[in-house]
Amino acid sequence: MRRDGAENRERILLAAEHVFGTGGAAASTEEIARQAKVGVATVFRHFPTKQDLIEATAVRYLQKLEEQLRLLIDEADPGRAFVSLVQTLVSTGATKMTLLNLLHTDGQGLSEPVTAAVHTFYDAIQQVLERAQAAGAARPDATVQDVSVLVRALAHVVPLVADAAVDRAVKIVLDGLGATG
Amino acid sequence: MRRDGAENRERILLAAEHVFGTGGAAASTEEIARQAKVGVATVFRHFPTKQDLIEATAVRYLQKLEEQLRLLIDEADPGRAFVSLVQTLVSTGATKMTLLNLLHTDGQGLSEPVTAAVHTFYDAIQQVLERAQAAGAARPDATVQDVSVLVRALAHVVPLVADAAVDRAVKIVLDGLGATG
Amino acid sequence: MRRDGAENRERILLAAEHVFGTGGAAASTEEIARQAKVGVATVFRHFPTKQDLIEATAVRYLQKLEEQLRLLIDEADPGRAFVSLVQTLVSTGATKMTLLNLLHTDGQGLSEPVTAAVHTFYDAIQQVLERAQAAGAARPDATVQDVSVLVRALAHVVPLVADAAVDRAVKIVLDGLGATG
Amino acid sequence: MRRDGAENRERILLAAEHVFGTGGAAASTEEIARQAKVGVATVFRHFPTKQDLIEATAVRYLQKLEEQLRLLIDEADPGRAFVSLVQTLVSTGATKMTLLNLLHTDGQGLSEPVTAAVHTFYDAIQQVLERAQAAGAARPDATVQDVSVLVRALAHVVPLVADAAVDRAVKIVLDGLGATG
DNA sequence: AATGAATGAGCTTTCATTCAT
DNA sequence: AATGAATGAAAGCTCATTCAT
Repeated sequence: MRRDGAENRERILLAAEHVFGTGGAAASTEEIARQAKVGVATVFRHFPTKQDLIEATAVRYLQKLEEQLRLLIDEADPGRAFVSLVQTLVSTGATKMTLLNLLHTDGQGLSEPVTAAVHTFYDAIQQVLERAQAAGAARPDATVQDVSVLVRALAHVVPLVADAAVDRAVKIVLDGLGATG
Repeated sequence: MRRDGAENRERILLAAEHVFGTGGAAASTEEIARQAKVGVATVFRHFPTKQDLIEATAVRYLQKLEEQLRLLIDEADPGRAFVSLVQTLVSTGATKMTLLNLLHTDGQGLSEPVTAAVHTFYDAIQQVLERAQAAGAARPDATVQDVSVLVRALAHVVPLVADAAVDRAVKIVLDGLGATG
Repeated sequence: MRRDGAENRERILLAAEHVFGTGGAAASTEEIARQAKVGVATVFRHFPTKQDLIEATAVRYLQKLEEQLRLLIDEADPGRAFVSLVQTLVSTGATKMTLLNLLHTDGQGLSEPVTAAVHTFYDAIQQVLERAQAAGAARPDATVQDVSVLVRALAHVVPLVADAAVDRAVKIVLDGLGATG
Repeated sequence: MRRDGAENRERILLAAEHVFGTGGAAASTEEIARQAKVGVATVFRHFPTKQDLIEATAVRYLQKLEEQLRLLIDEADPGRAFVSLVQTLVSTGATKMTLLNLLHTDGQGLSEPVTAAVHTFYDAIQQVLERAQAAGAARPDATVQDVSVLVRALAHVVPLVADAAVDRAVKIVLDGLGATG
């Protein structure tokens, strides 16, 4: 029965990622259960609270993003890598960034696993950033936090305005970051 | 009983601005009524739909912002004015910018008064921006939309991170915008 | 100021008759006030309770019906008069009969003026009926109550089925009543 | 947990039949839930809309009536069967016929199951009627619709007047229908 | 005497969460 | 371990009725 449990957990997280992305905060647990083809109670067995589900989904999402980032670390052109990082984070973060918002709904109280995931995530960013800075392809005084804040800001705005407008905004921010990729 | 009505309407809008800012979309009409020291029904008498209340609050908020912006148009240093504009919009927009999101919840369907308010608001931005561009204190190809998008993006992030981090992000964006104030 | 009062009372009753007829029980006092071009409070000054308004409207309606009935008493052909009575009551009672239902909402508790109006109303029916019976144009053992019950029954059904179907039903009932008009 | 669900559904429908019968359109879902000893939400799980509940109750009621009617089809005396049909429909239809009215509240839009139930119901009436007509125990030109309309009319009036008065009215209608049972 | 605003109770409906099977 | 049913709390909204002007 261990396999069933794991499979269900997986399906739930997948459904949650999709539903939270699409519907935002309005998403109901029952809708997630339906998409995961599971009973509601099963969702609550795996994630006792909705907040728990949100956090788990967020963690999973951060981990997937981080994987993509790791690929950039080995790219030949450090400047290009940095530009890609920002663009990737903004575009993929788009719909899913709602998740991070939900986390802040209660004010704070992020659980340890989440902070850990955020930490690891930031670490990946740092490596790309530092390589770019070493190559003169990014403003020397830029910090990981700067990148993170700017990316989150831009991501928030993606669902609200036209793609072209987002692209222009990203370009301006990249200029501000001294990115030459 | 005209006075009572006006006073209540005022108190409701004030409460709404506060509650929508703080709690975001999750804000309940009942909470607003409570803070305005009014029965729920009174809120619904003044604003038949929750959407109506949201729109009215947003309009009021935009108008207040616009007033502040008009002051900047007459400032001596155009570059300084532009920098102030961005800083003001981000900081004041901070908690309240949730309102603008709510407006986009439906995708569109904004009522005429709201679009009018947005229009006037954009117009004020344009004047400050153009004056700065003429003085070489802002990137020549920057548009009102660019400014608007960036400001909204930053505003979204204000409640989520420390003030110092926001200041740094704003600075980087201003650099990207070629602002020399 | 006496005239204003009387005029308003009149307009309110008129509006009430229309609204109760059209919308049935779902009718709101505010809607009635609106149609009467009066404030809600004015309605409540004249009729302290909604039930009071309903009763007053019903009384007025009964009186108007009774007037029409009185005309039939003097008609030449007693049989024809009786048939007309039934037809008139069913068709005019149609939309307005909702009122009589509303009266029974509480189960009982009809106020004295209402019972009085009903009494007078029944009296008019009785005269037409007796004249028809004397002329052999109505079943001898039929009572006022029989007519009243049957008419109310048919009136209830008017808004629910096609006119032709009602006509057929009325005819059958008239046959049952031995009406030869 | 299938049994609990079925039991509850049953209790809800029973309560609904009672409450809708008694209180008419004014009946609240909450009252029904209370009488069924169930939470309101449970009612809405079984019947997503109030209209759904009304329709389900009506269907159930029609089915029960129809069953009784089927028994009459096999009765020895066709005339007696027809008389019984009318009497049964009027007396049992009494309080519950409010339901059919509620269905017409929206004008129409009856869902398919309801129209199906009505159809079957009418079919049962037709069989009894035709057998009576063949035996010369019912007016030859009477149609199912005539019977239906008259019965509905009488049923409406049952809760409003004394039983004896209803009996007299039924007798007159039966005479009109040429029923000799 | 008349009004429009205010109100509290109530209605339908949804949701996160818990039980019984 | 998994499920569907049950639930209480709350949300948006309406209505008969009462006040302040």
